[in-house]
Amino acid sequence: MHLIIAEKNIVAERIAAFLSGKEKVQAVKDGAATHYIFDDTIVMGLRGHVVEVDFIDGYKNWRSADHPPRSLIDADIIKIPTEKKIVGLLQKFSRKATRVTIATDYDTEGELIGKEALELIRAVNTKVVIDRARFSAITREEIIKAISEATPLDFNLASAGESRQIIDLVWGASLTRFLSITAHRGADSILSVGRVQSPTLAMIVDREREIEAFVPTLYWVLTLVTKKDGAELEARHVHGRFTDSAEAKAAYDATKSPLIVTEVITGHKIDRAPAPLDTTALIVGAGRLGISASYAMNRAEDLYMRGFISYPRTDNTTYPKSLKIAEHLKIFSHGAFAGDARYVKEHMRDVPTRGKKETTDHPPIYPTSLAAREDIGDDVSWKLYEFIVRRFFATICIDAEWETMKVNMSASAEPYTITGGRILEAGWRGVYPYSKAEENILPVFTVGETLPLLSKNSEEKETQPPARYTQSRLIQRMEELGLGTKSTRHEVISKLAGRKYIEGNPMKPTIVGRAVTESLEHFAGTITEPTMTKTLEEHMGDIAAGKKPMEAVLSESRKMLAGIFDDLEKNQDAIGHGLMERTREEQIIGPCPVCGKPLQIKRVGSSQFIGCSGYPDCTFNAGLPPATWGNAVKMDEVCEEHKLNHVQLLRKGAPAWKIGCPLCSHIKTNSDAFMLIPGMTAEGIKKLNAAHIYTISELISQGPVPLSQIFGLSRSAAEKYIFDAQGVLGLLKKRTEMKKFISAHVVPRRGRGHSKVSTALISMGVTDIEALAKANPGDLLEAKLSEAEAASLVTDAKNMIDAAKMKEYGVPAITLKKYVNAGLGDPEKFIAVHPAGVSLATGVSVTTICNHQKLVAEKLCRPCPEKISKAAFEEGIAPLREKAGEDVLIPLALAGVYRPAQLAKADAKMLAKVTGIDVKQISELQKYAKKVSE
DNA sequence: GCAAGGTC
Repeated sequence: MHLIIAEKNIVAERIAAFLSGKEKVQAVKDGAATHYIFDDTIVMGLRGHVVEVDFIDGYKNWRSADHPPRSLIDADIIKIPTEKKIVGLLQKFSRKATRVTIATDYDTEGELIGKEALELIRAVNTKVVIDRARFSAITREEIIKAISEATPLDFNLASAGESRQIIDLVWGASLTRFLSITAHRGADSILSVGRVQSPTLAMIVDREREIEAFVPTLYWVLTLVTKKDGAELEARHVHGRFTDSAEAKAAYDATKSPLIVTEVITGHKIDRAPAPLDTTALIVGAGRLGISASYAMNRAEDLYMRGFISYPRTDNTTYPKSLKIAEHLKIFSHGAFAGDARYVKEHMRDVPTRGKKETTDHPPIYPTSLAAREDIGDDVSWKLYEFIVRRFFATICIDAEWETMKVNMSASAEPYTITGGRILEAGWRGVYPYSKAEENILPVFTVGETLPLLSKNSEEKETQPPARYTQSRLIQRMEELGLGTKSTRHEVISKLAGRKYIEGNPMKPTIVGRAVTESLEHFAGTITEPTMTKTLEEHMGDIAAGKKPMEAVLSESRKMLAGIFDDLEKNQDAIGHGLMERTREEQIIGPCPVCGKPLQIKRVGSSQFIGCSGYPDCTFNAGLPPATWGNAVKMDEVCEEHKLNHVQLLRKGAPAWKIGCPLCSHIKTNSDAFMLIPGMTAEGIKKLNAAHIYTISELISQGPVPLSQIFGLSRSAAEKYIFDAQGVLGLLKKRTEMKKFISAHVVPRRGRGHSKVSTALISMGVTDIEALAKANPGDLLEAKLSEAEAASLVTDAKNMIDAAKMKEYGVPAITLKKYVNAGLGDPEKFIAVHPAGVSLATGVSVTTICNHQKLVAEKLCRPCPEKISKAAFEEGIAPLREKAGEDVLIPLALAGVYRPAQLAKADAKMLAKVTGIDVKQISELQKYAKKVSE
């Protein structure tokens, strides 16, 4: 059997289709892995790397004394399967195979993935022939040729990849552990370090430093307005920016009539069509469409999987020869782009454009099939697809051509100029609206003609600091510097954001991000420089070419890292203090309104709040929504009034919740509560806030004397305030309880969250659970509840109130549960029934029940129900049990009938009515009871 | 709990 291994499932599927010819391919789906069978061949796809490098056992614990971060430098490394199912399948087929062909992507990483597969195969089959097929396009001809001309695996090339894996792991893991431990950070706040992420972060930090160090300077731009053929035109002074104000002033003053045309130059300009799309260009284009890098890649992956575009992870900007352009264009001759395709056909260039790079693994990104708007689904995917289609069109269209015009003139002696342009041939611009170039058609001027000088202007401007990086600009820069790959660049940005090293778009570093970069620059500069990647790539080239063994490169790298650790360990205390000091700043938001010491964002478990660093001497604090709504993070904006930084809550996948100034928000939330106190005014709240009383509980704990001073009131008036405030506090507690109750009992739906329901109920006057229990379900429909929901909500509320009352009266929780289960949770109902029945229904002894009924009756000021002894109950019920089941005995006993004699004497009709039991059945039972009682 | 690189 011939086993063929591809890097991914989709390639396996296509290889099978090409090789099978007319033979039918059987696709076998086995959970995570699919394989394809025809003749005596099996084609299976891997999932990229199916194994991962890691340290041998014993290095798991970061804080182990035996294995400190430094020891990772020389720790043994093993490969661990990460895709167990695929590895299992691969080894199962390998045992039976007579030939294995590795057909992974044609690049270094593909060779390494191939070697990983080879090692897995060799572990179970030492003899089978293993060869390697190399193809640069997934077409029938290429694939068939590559398989028939398969060569041995290139172990040197695979080793080059392996050295990268090991160096990245060793440097990344050891430095990450060192820094995190040194700064006392753990769990979700580790400080990560890596060959790609650290230089990328350093670029963002550098840019921020440039912005901070930037000193704006003034400059002046001179323009004048003239008129020709009825149209006003603006001309610029040819000097451009004047940096000297005196010079600008002199030129301005010298700008006078007559204004005479001195020169008219017309030219011709070629406006080249863009190159084919690679991943970076796709991300840049998506960025212009307002799509983030990660989301663009996510949608592109989806378009690829559905067959609309070619593989989206590529560095290639040259179409393969196998792509027949004219043929391919025909795909679009109908559908949404039919008109554009016709235009392209009429404006086609001989050979498509090509970019700087030509690689062997994948073609540039181009549309592989026609899709209609409704095939695609979401708007973003469609925008992206349209962009890819139009870019493809642009790359096969002729260049655009412009006629350029330049009119030089002289105002007295000052030289001015007007430039314009006219499209002679639109070419690719006719189908590619993403980079606009405006035409500016000028009237015809002649040399020597005099123009009117309508006005002149000297505009004062300021030089601007460099701009922060946008995602796409950063990805372009990373590509220029060789950082990361087409598949990973956008992920690096997400990683930096996830570590809270950077924030916002355009991106800026956080204090932590800056502190980490600065520590690394100081003590482990190598890892913050793109040069590390450059050097690594050179070494990888040497290994691939067989000029250097992998071991030599690894030991050199390890030696270098050990040198860095010498430095790091010597300065460990200083690094730790520095990092902790700096990262503490991230939490400080300004002065405490009470004592002036720094206020901090604090977190205990999932609850977070603003607290004073002077605690416990100063107890000022202001609550924030719990961390489930997002982590509280300091912002740059500062509140004018309180001099506190604004705060926002950040949660993955959700827009930021901007709290604003936490003190303003604290005051606002609590003023609603203050206003519930009778007689309270906005003026009164201001007085309270001025005395640093922000909440009702703070008011209550004031004591009447200080409060009377604050308000300028008598002591007794202040006492009344406190009393009323206590009432409001109780009310608010009940409100909170009800909100909790609602969120536990109402299923949230679109447009109807828990808080919406609660707010609606409160505005209807249903402010606590007790009110809810007494409410008429029909009245609750306004709160967006269905009839069934309203009814069950009221029942639940009533049950809860009942249970709370019974508990308060002294019924223990376990027994109470039994009463509730029997439907006797309502105190009124509980004392209205006979203990014998309760006992039968719940299994609780009659004595206990009598005690409980007495407790409840006393609290409700009702007469106590009949008390019976256990013996009397047992004696009475025993004979009846012979003849009747529980379904009959319980209702009878609840009505007080539990002895034969009693039953015999009772009025059958009445009893039937009270218990709901059939009269005939009662009469039957009575006959028996008579007999027994005689 | 760590990197970067594949792929879903």
